[in-house]
Amino acid sequence: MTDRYDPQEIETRWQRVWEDARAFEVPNPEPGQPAPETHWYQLEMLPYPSGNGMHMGHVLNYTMGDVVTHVRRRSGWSVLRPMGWDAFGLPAENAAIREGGHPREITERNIATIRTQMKRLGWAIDWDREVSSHDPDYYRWTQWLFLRFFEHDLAYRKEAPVNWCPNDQTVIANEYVVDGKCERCGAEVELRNMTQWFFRTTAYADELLEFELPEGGEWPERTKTIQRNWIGRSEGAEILFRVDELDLDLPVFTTRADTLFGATFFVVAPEHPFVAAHATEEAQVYARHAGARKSEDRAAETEKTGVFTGHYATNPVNGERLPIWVADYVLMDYGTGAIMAVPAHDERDREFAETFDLPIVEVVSEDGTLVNSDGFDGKPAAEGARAIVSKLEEQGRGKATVSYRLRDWSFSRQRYWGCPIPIIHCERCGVVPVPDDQLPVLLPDVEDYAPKGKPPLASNEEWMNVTCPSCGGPARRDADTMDTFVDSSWYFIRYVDPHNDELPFERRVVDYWMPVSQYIGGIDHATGHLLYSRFFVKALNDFGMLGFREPFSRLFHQGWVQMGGTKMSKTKGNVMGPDDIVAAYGADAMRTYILFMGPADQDMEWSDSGIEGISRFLRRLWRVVDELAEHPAGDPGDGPLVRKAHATISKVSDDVLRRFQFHTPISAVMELLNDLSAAPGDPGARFAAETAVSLIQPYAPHIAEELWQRLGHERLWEQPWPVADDRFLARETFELVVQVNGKLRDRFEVSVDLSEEELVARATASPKVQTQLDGKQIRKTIVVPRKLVNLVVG
RNA sequence: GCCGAAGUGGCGGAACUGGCAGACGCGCUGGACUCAAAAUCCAGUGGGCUCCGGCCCGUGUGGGUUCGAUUCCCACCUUCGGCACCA
Repeated sequence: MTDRYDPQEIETRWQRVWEDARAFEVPNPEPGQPAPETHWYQLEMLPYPSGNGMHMGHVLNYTMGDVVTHVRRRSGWSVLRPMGWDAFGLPAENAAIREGGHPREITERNIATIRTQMKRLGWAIDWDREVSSHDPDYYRWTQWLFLRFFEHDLAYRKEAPVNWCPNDQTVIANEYVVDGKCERCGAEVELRNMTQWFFRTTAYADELLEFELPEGGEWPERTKTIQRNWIGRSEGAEILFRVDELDLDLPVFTTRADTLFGATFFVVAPEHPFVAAHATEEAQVYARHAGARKSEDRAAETEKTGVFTGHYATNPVNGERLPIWVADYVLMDYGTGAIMAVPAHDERDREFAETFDLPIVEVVSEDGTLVNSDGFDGKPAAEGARAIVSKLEEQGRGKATVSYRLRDWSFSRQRYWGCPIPIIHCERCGVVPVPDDQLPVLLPDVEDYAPKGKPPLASNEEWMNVTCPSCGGPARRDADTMDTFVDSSWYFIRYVDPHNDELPFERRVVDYWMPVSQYIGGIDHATGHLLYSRFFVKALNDFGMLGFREPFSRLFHQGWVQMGGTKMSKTKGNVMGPDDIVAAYGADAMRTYILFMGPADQDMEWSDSGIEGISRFLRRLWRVVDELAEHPAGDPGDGPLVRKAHATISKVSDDVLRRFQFHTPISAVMELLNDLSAAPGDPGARFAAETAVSLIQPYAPHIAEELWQRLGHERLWEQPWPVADDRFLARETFELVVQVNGKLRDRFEVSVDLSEEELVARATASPKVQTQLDGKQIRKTIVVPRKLVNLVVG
């Protein structure tokens, strides 16, 4: 009689064993220690400590990382696998406003809850490296890094139109405005002119387009495309149009310099400074009205609108005076906010010209060559564009240039629960950085977290008033805090050297572990976190602080786990969370099922009956192995069970390590178990059982460890990963597939030693094939060695 | 509108390099065990036809390449994602 499988008991027991053994901690290299080739930095996006605890998406994400960690570790790699908390941010602050308490208390309570949940799932995490962005030991270095960006002019302050979320009462970055709405709360975003802090991400626009991945690195093509679209590089020219009567130049950006002779009017955006300075009253009224409208509405507008400004710009190629209009189809935040309008060759300009009855002059003919372009007629368009630009360049009226869609990252926030900006504003000295030795600038307490037209920190007078580090005079602190994406743009570097109190990290240690070998996280961060982190690493590389230019060598995006959108939640009342599943089926079933559900990069629908199936599989594994454990080990031989076991080793290893596919290995182990339970008396049964236990360990480490012990062994978590033996993979026979005209007609076992002629002879001799041949002539035979024979008859 | 990804049983999905479509699991059907149920075990399970030997059809639709196509090419349909008055 065997023991019953009790997941709760064995799981908590083995979790204690691993914790006591510090099983998953990994040391940093000593100075001078040569770097072994087999080290691996396994990283999944760090969680935000929400009050709802972990959701299924976290479970999927971290279990995937866990499987890779176990397989790599047991394959002899030194694996760094840390965890931490993206602890600053609005939800905790809003909860504090709503329910009282300090955001810190709320956050730390949530962290404690989630840490417990994580430990209950038995993930192989080096908890000694845990970091949290709200910890002064962490944000001290966020501030320190900010100061380096500031010194290199990559962080700067300017007044600019920024996205203001009226609900969250703060500025948000372009990257987190979705369809004109705040990504977090869904409120309509307003444009406001404000003085804000920016990171000069645009300085790295071209480098961010290049994915300078190390050997073996790989990013999904999809993600690279999303980032490239976001950066939106387009090559063209900047051309100066003269406004003679005002003695000023208006620059335009165009990708179609070849159509310059077709420009018949000129348009500036409503927000363009030219309007307020020089336009007629009527034009100004229009501009104020149009500029106030949401960009979405502006885009949805079918009819073109605009007003003549009363001035003319001179086309530098032919001296023509073009009327300057103001119209809201021209956008201030792309190019120069002004365009030359070529209605013959631009759909929008044509609509505008038709609406306001402006001339249309064709300058590129059907065959793609220039016409009506004095001195350039007959040239192909691309060549014509180059020629026109170089002529203008000689005259100092134009130059080839590049325009980007990417904007600098505005990262100052008018809220409380974030990293304080280590800057002091002095009336005499201006913007003065807090000296490094005065870091961290601690986040002070305030009476009220709710923003009331000014950032909460500004209300703490005691904190705000300081002496200027430069002149010693009275000065004020910067009351904004940093976007939490600043915290998460470098957390993965801090993990490698988390206890360093001299520097954010030591280059030697960072260069040993990094870049991250495998990063796993949602694709929703494609243009945000993933872009910011690349910007940070490129800049830090230019500062000489680390020796690589990309943070993440390999990237993988997990799919979304949908929790019964329809029937389940209605009939059952509430949806099961990870805790419920662990309580009902155990962590091993939870972990195995979340990966068994389907390809990890696709969205999947949670199914309660699905986890029943996995639970059944684990119970069956338990029963079969536990019964076998009582029988002594003997010579396994080389029978079908042993060969199947080796084939399974090969399949599981290849799927996890090469294909990064996590659901098919479970199927493979199920097949092995099916074969095993069909032949319990087979001499290879014990070997098959040990193999199944060893291979399932990355997925279901607790039951595997327990069964491994019952099989008479120890410490499975550090046992070498099994290696398939070619001798057992090699076959003496194979199943020959016989086709007639490409259709399957017969199959039977034959020796691998047969020649092609012999294979054809066997195939032709088959009675089933004979029926099909029916006296017809064989016109052609195709033989695929070790696979099939196809007889073509006619 | 432009760019990209994906469409396979009742369901999740497998088939990796052009070579047996539907592995594995869920669900369902029948049976065993049981007073009964749960659990477990056994058998079956793409559709149609069948003289029970088999035969035909079948991977979104239509074409093509090939001895052979879920896989490659072209067109279309649908779904999802990114960008979008970006000059």
